[in-house]
Amino acid sequence: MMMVIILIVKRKTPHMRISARKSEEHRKEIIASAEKLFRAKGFAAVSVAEFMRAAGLTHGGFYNHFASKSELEVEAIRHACAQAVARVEKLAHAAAGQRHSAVADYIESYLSPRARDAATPRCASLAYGGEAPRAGKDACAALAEGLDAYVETLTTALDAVPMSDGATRTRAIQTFAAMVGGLYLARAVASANKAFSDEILAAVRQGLPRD
Amino acid sequence: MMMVIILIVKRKTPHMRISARKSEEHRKEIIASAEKLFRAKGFAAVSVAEFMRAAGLTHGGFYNHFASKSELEVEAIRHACAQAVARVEKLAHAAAGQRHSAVADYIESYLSPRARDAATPRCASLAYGGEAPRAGKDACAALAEGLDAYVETLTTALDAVPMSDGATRTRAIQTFAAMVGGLYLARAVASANKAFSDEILAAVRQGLPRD
DNA sequence: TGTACATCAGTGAACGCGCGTTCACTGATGTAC
DNA sequence: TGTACATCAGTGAACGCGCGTTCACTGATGTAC
Repeated sequence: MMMVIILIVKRKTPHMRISARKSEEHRKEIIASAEKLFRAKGFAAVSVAEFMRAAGLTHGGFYNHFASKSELEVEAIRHACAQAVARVEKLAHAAAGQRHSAVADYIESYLSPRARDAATPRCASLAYGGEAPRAGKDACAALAEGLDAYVETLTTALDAVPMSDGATRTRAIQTFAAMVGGLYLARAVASANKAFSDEILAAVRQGLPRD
Repeated sequence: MMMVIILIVKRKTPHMRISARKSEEHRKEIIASAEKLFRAKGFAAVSVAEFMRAAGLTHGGFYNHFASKSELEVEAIRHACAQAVARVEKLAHAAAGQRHSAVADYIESYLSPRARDAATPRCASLAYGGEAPRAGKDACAALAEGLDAYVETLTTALDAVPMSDGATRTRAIQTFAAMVGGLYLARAVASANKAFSDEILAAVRQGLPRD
């Protein structure tokens, strides 16, 4: 018996110069793809080849956009922080009548089993808080700036809640620290002891503004 | 002019079988040395050669004690958790009259600038919470067990505080989540914005039992 | 508007490096008699 | 208690592997005229 093996080699689009517009799109795609992977697995566990593949490119071209992987890491932190601030900004600008439940919903959703089970955490501070110090000064600076803007926005949002009287920046920090700590611990034990993880989420939720 | 270079080659102690007692000491030394390095830099950033050197040995002998680096990682988590539980146990067993200030001191110290500035964080949950999920199931199980024991002990300690009426396990979880989240965020921004980092520590301290 | 050519984003092979792990070797320890 | 020998913890060279980064090459784009 005879076996015939046919190999169909998929060829990449042939080499060619790309338009400036397309190139800029690629840069943004690299940041977005890498950022999501970094958030899920950490900087060290995502290779240049992996996030370039995710962006639909090959690894060699990376250095046309960034000087190094660690430069992209800083950019990724900035990108993630900007998204987080934008999310909370919506709460702060919500219609006055709906404000308080919007913030409470945000907190509830942050500490939900669904958020806990997500392979990729949404929160930039949670994802990069442990990574930034090891990634260098620029990464820390980017995170510090992002977190400060976030806290400022959250303060505004909390101040708008009629119920929580005198919600100051201090109160926003306390609230966010509890959220981050709660989700961090709940995620750490989730795969081994889901009941305990649920208990942590519920306990922290209970201690925060809920209406 | 003539230069004479003399190389003095420092020789390791010659190859020889080691006594069973000595070997067991080496095993413990490996765990202790590696754990401290892991806690400071994370699993991935510490090589087998590095922690074996810290333990006063060479890298090849590591596999006489452990099947793999990741097996040691699990052992390290167990070791760190046991130390943390022992620390809180002291608070729970403190003389009745001194209990409440002992717990408050513990929290204050946990959220102090000194703890924030330490290159190696003391808290096992803080150090390994982000690492365990990426290190595998066994690592998560070890951390989950350790954290559960820790929370249980902290509950006892908090219950003994006359001031905080009805301090339950839920209260202990809320307190610890705030501590972890606060220190995590404060450490993340410390190098870039110390004032902000101090503000975070102070805010979280203010929200927790203080006397 | 048309033509000639320099530019430069993307490709994928190749580089050097550090890692986790393996292995042949050593010789005091621990054991069998 | 003394003797003969197998065991096995420690050593350090070596292995294969994946990583970040470099580089020669391509050819459409963008520009100078």
